[in-house]
Formats: sequence, C-alpha cells, structure tokens
Amino acid sequence: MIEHVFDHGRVILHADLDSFYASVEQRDDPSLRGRPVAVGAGVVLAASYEAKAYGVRTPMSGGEARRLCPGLITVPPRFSAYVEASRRVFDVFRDTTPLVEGISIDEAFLDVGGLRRLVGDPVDIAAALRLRVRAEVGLPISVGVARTKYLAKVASAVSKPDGLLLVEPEREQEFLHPLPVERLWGVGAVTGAKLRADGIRTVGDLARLEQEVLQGLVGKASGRHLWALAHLRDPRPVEVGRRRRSVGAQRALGRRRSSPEELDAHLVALVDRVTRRLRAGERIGRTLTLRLRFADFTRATRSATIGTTGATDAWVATGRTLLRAALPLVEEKGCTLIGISISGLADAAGEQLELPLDWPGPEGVLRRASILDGALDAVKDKYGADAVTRAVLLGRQPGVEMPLLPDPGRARA
DNA sequence: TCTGGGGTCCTAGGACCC
DNA sequence: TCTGGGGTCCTAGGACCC
Repeated sequence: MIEHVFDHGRVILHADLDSFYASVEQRDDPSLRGRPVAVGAGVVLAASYEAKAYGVRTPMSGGEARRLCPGLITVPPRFSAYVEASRRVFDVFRDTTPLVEGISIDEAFLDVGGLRRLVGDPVDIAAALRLRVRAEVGLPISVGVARTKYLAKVASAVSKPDGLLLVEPEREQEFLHPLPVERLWGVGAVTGAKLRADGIRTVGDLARLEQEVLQGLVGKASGRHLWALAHLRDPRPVEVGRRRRSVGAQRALGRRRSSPEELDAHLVALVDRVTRRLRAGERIGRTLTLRLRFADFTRATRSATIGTTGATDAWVATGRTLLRAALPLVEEKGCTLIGISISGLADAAGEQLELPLDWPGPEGVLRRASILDGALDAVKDKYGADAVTRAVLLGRQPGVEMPLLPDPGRARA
C-alpha cells in the first residue's frame, strides 16, 4: 500500500524541468512547438525532445547538431527569460514546502516528508506540483519521488519527459541495480570508462564489489560515495540555505591568437563582472583563481590568496600578477579560454563570521577571523565578550583578516 | 566538429607551526 | 640539535554536474 510505505521515513521530491531553455523558447514562440529546436549558436545549450530524437545533445557544436538533424531550428539563448521562468517555478516549489534546495536554474530537491498528514500522499503532492508548473508557468517538469535524494534524482531522470515516478522503498534495489553505472551521481566519462574496463556495467555490478576494491579503483572518497549510493544509502538531507562558495566568469577566445594586451583586457573585464556580482550579493572573497585553456585543450590554473576583500583593484592586480606569471605558457601554447573565479567567500556586511574553531575553551582558539562591519555583536552573542575584546584589540578594519590568537599547538606550549 | 559558461568536491604535495 | 607526530593552509590539477 503506497499510503504506508513512507510512514517512517523521509520523502524527497526531485523536480527537474524538461529541456529547460528549449521549453521556454517553445512556450514563447508557438511556431517552435513540435519542432526540433536547439538553443545556442556555437554550442547547443539545450535541445527540445524533437531534436533529441535525432541525437542532438548538449554540449554539441552547432555544426554537428545540424548534420544530425537537418531541419533543426537554432535560436539564440535569452537568459533573462530563463531566469524569470526559473524564479516562477521556484515560487511554486516554495509554495509546496519551505524545504527546497535549489541545485541549478532548473532543478531542486523538495523535502515533503512532513507534509503527509497535512496535504496527503507524496505522489499526489508531486502530481499537483507538475500541474501547477504547467498551468502557472507553462513548462513541462518531471518529478521523482523517493526516500533519498539520489533515488529521487534517478527517478525523475527515468521518468522523463514530462513524467512522474515513485520509487517505493521496498523496490529500490530492483529499480536501481539494473541501471548502467553512468547513472550513479559522480560517474562521468573517465570513471565510467574505468569501471567498464573492469567489467562493471551496471549499478548492481558495482554494488557487488567490496568497498575497498572499489576505492582502490576510483579513489577513496569517490569509492565510498559510489558504494553507498549503490547500496541505497544516501543520508544527505535537503539543505535549504546553501550558499555559493565561489563566483566566476570566463570567456572563450576562439582559435585566433590573442595578444597579451587583449588577454589583459579580457581579464579586467572578467574581474569587473565578478566583483560586480560579489557586490550585488554583498559578499567578499579570499582567493583568486585564473583559469586558462590552451589550443591543445590542456588547461592550467594559477591561484593566489590575498585575504578577504571585495576591492576590484586588488583583484585586478592579483589577476595581472597571475597572468604575467603564466604568459610563457600562453605564448607557447596559445590561449583559447580565460576565466577567473573568486572563492573563500564571506558576507561583506552581514552577521556571519568564519571561525574555524569554537570559542571559548582552554584550547579552543580563534585562529583566524575576518572581522567585518557589524559583525562584532554577532561574535559576542556567539562566542562571548572575551572574544570581542581580543578581536578589537587586534584591530577592526572591515574586511581585514586578523590572526586573533596563536593556534592550539602554540597555545599549549 | 574540436567544446559555452556556470559551478562543486576531492587529492596531493609543500610550507609552516608546535 | 635532531627527530617524530599532529595539524592547517595554500596551490595546482582533475573529475564531475547542469
């Protein structure tokens, strides 16, 4: 009986818009409906199901896509329309349950475990959600219902297009084990090829391995993760307030050789774009990573940690230093892509503070903190007045990183 | 036909600290 | 002075995801 299977467990929905960008285009232009559509000029960013039937995939070059599907209609992306559509879909999600974890612009997990008694059966909730997204936003969406995040995600993928699939707890293994290993979250091209070379073709094949053997094959963390998923174990909760850990921008340069001056101009533009977004989100960062791709498709990254700041000038200077150092590589191999990202993010003016160790305690010591505008009261509430005294003692410049006390080993000595 | 732009997480070695 | 153990942070690279 479906009404009873989830009584003692979690119920998670994975909701995933179908061919999102292409669906928005078909929604907004009736002449595209029922026809093979690809969004994106040089590279296919999304393909409608009519185009997928011809083998058009993302990210495929436009040339290959047209070769596979001669009647293909390509349209340029309209990102603002997608952002707006996504916002409306997420409104429906959050109206269904407050426990929504966004994964990307077109995907989210919803924890509806607590809703059973209030609203009804999970499958009914999922069906209602699909109807609402269709009626209110005009887009098809697939939903998987299961006990864990991973199973819900696989269920939505299997249900596509425009589907709904429940994985009942007592049928999980039966559902999962026959699927190809590539269905495991974390198995991509490289790992998939490695596993297949060892005769591991299905999730069931992988589940029958000893965990240690698998770890020897694909690495420790990855092995543990994949083994757990194959054994139906996935305790990860739906997390509501996940924050971005880095923000970046990149630019493909094509095959033409770029001069150092052009690269520098691109770099400055990228830093400007990223720091704008940083400011919009009232965030600051610690580490700049410069990313380069070369004509032979090899890649390199160069990074520098400069201490928490939001200052565009500082990031431009750091980026230039990194680029200068990488110039010999660029001259040698020809740069086809330049990108940057800023990580180690913190709130610029918020109430949060990153504190690696807990205060107070004889050995619990603040090793490093970024004391920011308006943050001292928050520190006081959380860590006591003593911590604030020490913080103030050591300075109070917004965004300045300060060593507050020696680390634990030193404190003991 | 050489592939866009945005992210996450893991690994491994070296510097540095007590 | 040397050695060992335990730990953090930084850098570079790689795999993967949408």
